[in-house]
Amino acid sequence: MDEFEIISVAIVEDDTEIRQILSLIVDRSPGYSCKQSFSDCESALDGIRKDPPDVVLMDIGLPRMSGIDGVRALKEKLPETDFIMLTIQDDDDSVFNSLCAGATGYLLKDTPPTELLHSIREVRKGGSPMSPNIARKIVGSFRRAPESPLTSRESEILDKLCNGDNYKTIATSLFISGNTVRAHIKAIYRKLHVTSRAQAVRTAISKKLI
Amino acid sequence: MDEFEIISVAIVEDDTEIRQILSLIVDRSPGYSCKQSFSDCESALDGIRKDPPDVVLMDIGLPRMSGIDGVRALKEKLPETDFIMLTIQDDDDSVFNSLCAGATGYLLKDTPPTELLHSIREVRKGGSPMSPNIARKIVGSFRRAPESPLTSRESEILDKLCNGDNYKTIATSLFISGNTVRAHIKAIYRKLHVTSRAQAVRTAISKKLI
DNA sequence: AGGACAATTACCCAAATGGGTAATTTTGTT
DNA sequence: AACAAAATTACCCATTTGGGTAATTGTCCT
Repeated sequence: MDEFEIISVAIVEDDTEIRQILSLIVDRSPGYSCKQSFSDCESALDGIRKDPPDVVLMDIGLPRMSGIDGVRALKEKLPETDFIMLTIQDDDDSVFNSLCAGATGYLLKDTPPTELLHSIREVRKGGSPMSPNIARKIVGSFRRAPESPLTSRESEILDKLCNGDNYKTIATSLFISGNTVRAHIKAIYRKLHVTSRAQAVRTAISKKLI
Repeated sequence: MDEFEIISVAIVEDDTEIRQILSLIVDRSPGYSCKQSFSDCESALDGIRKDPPDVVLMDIGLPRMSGIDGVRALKEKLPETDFIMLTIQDDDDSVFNSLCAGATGYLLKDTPPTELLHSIREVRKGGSPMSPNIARKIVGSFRRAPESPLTSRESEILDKLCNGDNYKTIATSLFISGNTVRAHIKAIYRKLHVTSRAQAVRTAISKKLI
């Protein structure tokens, strides 16, 4: 993807006015082309494969199939295409599910046209354009939970639990008895509302306790 | 943090020349101030608390304590300060460990001065400035592994395993016998090189198999 | 000094798990 | 049709796990 190649863009957006405006902005800008736009994922799935675009701008709140499921389905067929979510949704679920579904960028609809065009260029150059607070949200997801319901000893044991250590191994490595380990693990289960190691590991990871 | 407030910046960078150039770039730019710069984390830890800066530009490859450990230590003391890694390291470990340690931005050293200043402003406005390929790396980390050593049935069972389901529950929900579930789980353990549910869950999540 | 919380240890017992082995059926591909 | 891979089922047995209950010791803060 060199610097001056024309980038073909497709748009999936149910609001007719917004769709037309976006289409115009992109198509009228030098270096960009927008020949396809769709009002829902179903027609996009149908029409987009004839002439795969370089980049798809995808809304989330669409009738029937959501933009997130749309990305999942389209990315399957067009792995070379970059998908940028362009939406008003800024909740965690929308953001993380979009990325898991295969979106490479995530912009909010208040993104000014210049930024939007720059983002389309950037995603083709190997970047991942994101609105600032979206980027912050994503980066923040790598932090450990600031407050844990567990005591420090319990956290220590949870950590070993996640490594797959059994009672004896944990007991030996902490120089305490197996019974004590069990007592701590019971406390951990109670606090995390789980009843097995597998659930404890899953919860520990998803709640960023370790 | 309003638009026109002067942002105070501190720099931790062992290369004297780079440190001085960075310091000059920041300090000479309107709206920015750089009154503190350090050649290692130890002196930064010592000197930075007197006058906590808004933003710290942190190198990674430093003598003794690495910039990553430096961020962890400093962020503890100065939770309001934003840390931007400014480094040549672009490997996965450096990136993800930095974010886990508390960095909010991650820039490569080839970032032009204008971009750098813009990034400092952006991090204060609630964003997370990242070099394009770093952003892509981070976003990519949310995708599921494209290829799994497991068969589709095994993946299905691994998924339920991660939910904490036991043999019977899995068997019932898949309309197969508990013995079959066990057979699949044995195959999963063999392929993932684990010997327990806890390890299987951890591996499944870390390798993005689910 | 007292109270709250954390850490430690112990025991009983039912249920679940993990390893080994073996065989049949289904499915997919050449 | 033939072969390979996957899915299915079964049984034996030792080990581990999870739930319940109870008690002692240490530490921190009021």
